[in-house]
Amino acid sequence: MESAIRVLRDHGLRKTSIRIKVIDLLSSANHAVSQPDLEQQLESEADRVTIYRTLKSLEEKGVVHKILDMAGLSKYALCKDECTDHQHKDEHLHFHCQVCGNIFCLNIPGLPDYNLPKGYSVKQMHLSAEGVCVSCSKG
Amino acid sequence: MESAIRVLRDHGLRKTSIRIKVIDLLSSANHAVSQPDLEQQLESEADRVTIYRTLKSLEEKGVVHKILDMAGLSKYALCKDECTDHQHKDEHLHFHCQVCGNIFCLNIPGLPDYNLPKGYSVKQMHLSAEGVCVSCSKG
DNA sequence: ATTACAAATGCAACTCAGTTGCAGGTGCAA
DNA sequence: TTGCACCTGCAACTGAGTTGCATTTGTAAT
Repeated sequence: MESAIRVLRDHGLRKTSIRIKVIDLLSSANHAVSQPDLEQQLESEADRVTIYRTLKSLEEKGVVHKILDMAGLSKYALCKDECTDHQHKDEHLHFHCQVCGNIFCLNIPGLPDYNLPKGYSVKQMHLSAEGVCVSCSKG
Repeated sequence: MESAIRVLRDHGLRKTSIRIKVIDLLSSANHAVSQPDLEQQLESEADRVTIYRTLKSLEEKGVVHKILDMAGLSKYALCKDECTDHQHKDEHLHFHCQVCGNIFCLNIPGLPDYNLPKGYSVKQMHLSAEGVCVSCSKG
């Protein structure tokens, strides 16, 4: 699991133990993770404020992207390699599970064009889905 | 502006002065409105907690629907007539203006079907857009 | 290696959205 | 007009996220 170190170097971020731990936790989860999640998993290994600032740095450098869950809580997931600073290029859909509350990033083909009323200039489109995820369907 | 009273009656909600004021404010705004917005506009006409509970009741009875802005703040907009309790039927897109922060509900044709990985059962799809709204384009 | 400085961390205190419990007030149906 | 469920106001709380400041640490240049 040296990849966290490479990710930091490639994005111009200093190598610190907390950042490595956060990236490792994000990459081992198959769903988006919140600050409270990380705070609990890191126990006393990191201050709560540091975790907030770590996530902010990672987001600013394009390592992770932020997703709001249905309650408005911020969750974070690793970006695909193509993402650079503040430009999240990969097109994917966020699936919100109504049972476990987890958010999953799923690949989708490009979004179709919609005709919006004149005057609205669109910078980015977002598609999301609500339902029941794989694990919760089996339960 | 008797319509607020009719809306309340039609949805089985008791007619109270605060509910009428909230519905009137929502219908006169062309964008989604938050509790803090309403609290400010209602000044001392209603307790802050009452506004929260009013919005909750209106949402439960299908009078309004909740939209999270890009910061995770809850905003509310009136539903089309077809909406009933907890079943918001109308298909529309939420346009988030990056300049003024307002959210606008825009009509769109039905969403296409996307093939999600097996096991994910979709209950609802959401499409949203980020960009610059009509008023802010002119500025 | 050593140094030096910017950047990262920890701690305390804070802001603000949203919630809960409870006592008193109000809408509405009988 | 009475009764009761529902609504409102107040106070106190929770929890996510932020800010300021002193201290520590990563890293590039010596």
